[in-house]
Amino acid sequence: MATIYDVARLAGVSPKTVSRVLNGDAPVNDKTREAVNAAMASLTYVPSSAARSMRSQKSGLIGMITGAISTSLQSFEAAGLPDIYIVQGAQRAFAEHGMTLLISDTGGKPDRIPALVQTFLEHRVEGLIYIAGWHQQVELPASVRKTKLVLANCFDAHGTPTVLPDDEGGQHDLTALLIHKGHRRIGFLTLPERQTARPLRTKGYQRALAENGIAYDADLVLAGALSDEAHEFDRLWDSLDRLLRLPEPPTVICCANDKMVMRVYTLLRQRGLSIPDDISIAGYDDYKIITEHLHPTVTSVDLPYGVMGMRAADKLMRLITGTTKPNEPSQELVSGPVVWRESVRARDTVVTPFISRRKET
Amino acid sequence: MATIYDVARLAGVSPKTVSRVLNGDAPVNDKTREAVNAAMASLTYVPSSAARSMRSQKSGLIGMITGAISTSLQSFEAAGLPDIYIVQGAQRAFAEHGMTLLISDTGGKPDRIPALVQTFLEHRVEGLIYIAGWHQQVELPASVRKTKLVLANCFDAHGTPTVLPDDEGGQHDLTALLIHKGHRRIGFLTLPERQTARPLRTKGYQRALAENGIAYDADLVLAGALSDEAHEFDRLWDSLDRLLRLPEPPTVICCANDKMVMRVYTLLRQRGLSIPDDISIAGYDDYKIITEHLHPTVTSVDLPYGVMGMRAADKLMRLITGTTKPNEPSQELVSGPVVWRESVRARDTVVTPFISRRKET
DNA sequence: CGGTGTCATGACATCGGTGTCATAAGCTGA
DNA sequence: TCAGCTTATGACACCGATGTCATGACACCG
Repeated sequence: MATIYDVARLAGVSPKTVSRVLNGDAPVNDKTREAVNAAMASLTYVPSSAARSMRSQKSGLIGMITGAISTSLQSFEAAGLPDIYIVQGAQRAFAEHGMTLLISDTGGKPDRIPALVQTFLEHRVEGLIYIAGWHQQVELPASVRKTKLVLANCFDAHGTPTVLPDDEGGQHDLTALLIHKGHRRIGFLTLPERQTARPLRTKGYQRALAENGIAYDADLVLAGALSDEAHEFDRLWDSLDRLLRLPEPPTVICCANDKMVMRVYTLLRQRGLSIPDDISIAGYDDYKIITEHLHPTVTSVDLPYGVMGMRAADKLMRLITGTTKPNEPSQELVSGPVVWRESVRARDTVVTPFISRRKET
Repeated sequence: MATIYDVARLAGVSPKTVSRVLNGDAPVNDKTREAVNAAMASLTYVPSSAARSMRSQKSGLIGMITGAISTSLQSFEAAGLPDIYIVQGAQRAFAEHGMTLLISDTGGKPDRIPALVQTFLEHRVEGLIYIAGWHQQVELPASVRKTKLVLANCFDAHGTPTVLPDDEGGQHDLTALLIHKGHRRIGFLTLPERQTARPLRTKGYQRALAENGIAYDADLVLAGALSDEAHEFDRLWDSLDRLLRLPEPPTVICCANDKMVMRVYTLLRQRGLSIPDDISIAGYDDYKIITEHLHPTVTSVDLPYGVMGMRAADKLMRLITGTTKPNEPSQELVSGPVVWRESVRARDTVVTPFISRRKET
């Protein structure tokens, strides 16, 4: 591979002059420049970023680690795909800053992380971004503190800068919209127990109810998915059954994710119920392959993973360039819109006797 | 950041001795080694791969480019996700070889590729892998020929080493299995016109028929998906309708992908047909979020993207290490099993009059 | 006891760029 | 006309590792 010396010799100038042509950081005579460019072209010269970054102490590299950190309790489909969109978003943002991405996947084995971090440090990455497959708390090895770090879709106990999905806000907005469309009895099938998002979503649900003067009814909130991946939806039938047998059954059921919606559609259909005529259904994540192609199409909360990646990337770039705003919060929330589709029917706002009775109690 | 000189000074040895401790390439006295290790620990020394690779002329880096090259004619859902699995498979394989991955996404803009390649060349990648979102022909800029190249999920006009899905074999195996289970009239809803996989799949379908002495009936093969992303399934209803109105309608319909299966389920249900009792359905890709969660679960052909990635990575490593087998084909096919689920019913092998008549002609 | 081999270590050059400083030529204005 | 400035270029050192070669201290052998 040709070096700057080869180019210099061929062009009859010094290596430094070639360097100047390359970087345009000092005036070079037009004739000389042409000669140098010609020499570079004829040698198909490609500068070595190793040499360059050694001298400049800047690698132009960003490290990115993806994959589960804590014990995987979600299937790849549910947990692994979102982070892809985050990766893509981050990738694009970094590309705009002229940074190149080093990427590694833990393959679900958190014990690999120190080695990955070590490799990144050897490459003198200017920053590191850790992307989790789902909203969770993580604990990274101490060695990451040798570089700048931003988390995405997760957080740690040290207040590391992070970008998180606004689970509370999303569920709140969805619930509020359902109420606005005339629903008063809103069933809620939750995420697995240990998921960070679960209490947040519930909080958003409750806040929307409270803001609209609707009492929280614990009977309407039941387990949708279980932690045990192999038996994720084993409880779904029972929960649905209990919701539907309530004295005042819900007019709409919020599912904690779109995959659950697929199952719920099937179960309701088996009970002879029609969506949305007999009962409305809403999902979460706006996993388009489901929400757009299932029939009826699914109302869902868009969880903008791509945006999360971009925001995390920008945050990291601000850390690197030292342009972090003084009052910048270490934790940023990203929320997406509720996407209204066929699975939810607006109800006429006539309040049924049942519901008014509830309200009076 | 501490250097090998700092470590040497602190340990009271020469830099070269530190280097020997690091690489274990020459005997070092135990006491000295301890002193060096202690010094490295107290300085949290991390070797610089820039310096190392400059000296050794080996970067330990592999470049990876993902994203559409030709005009995108598929939605992100259909086209963009598979390559993720390929990326993951490749990542794991490279990790085993101790290579670090540089990754870039074209973001659907093929004109970015030369710049990405340039960046990779500057980093002196030891090889480059290009991953396409769907089986297609590509044309990469000439500059990639400055490094070793392997394609995945695509091929070019120059016989570049590549790993491809065995579309013909997959559709053949599925069709053969359907025949084995008693089906004789097999409908086939195809991929969009311009897709490389389309004629291959059709060939596999035809070969399976021929092997089993069943005449090919062009009436059974109709357009499933259209090239125009926004109107992808606009023809689906019509095609289904034509299949079902045939004098001898199919007993099973093969859909070109699992997304199409979702739509077909809905359309058949609207016609009052029950799957698999009235008609059987099979998909392709084994996109598990669909095939495992749709009801009934979907028989599909597993397209092992992860394996493709691993194979492509291994192929590239063989090119790099020069251990390519003499008779190694430049093009490798990867196939996956047919995954049998509820959407296809085995038919009793009693041959209906219609079918025997067909066979006799 | 001296020659030979092994062990342990260090001096020095080198990889391919770029920062610093020096130098020479050409131009301007007092 | 010459100081003072800009333009254009080169010499040289340096970034942080490692390959090559040299050297000194022992141990072993005849």
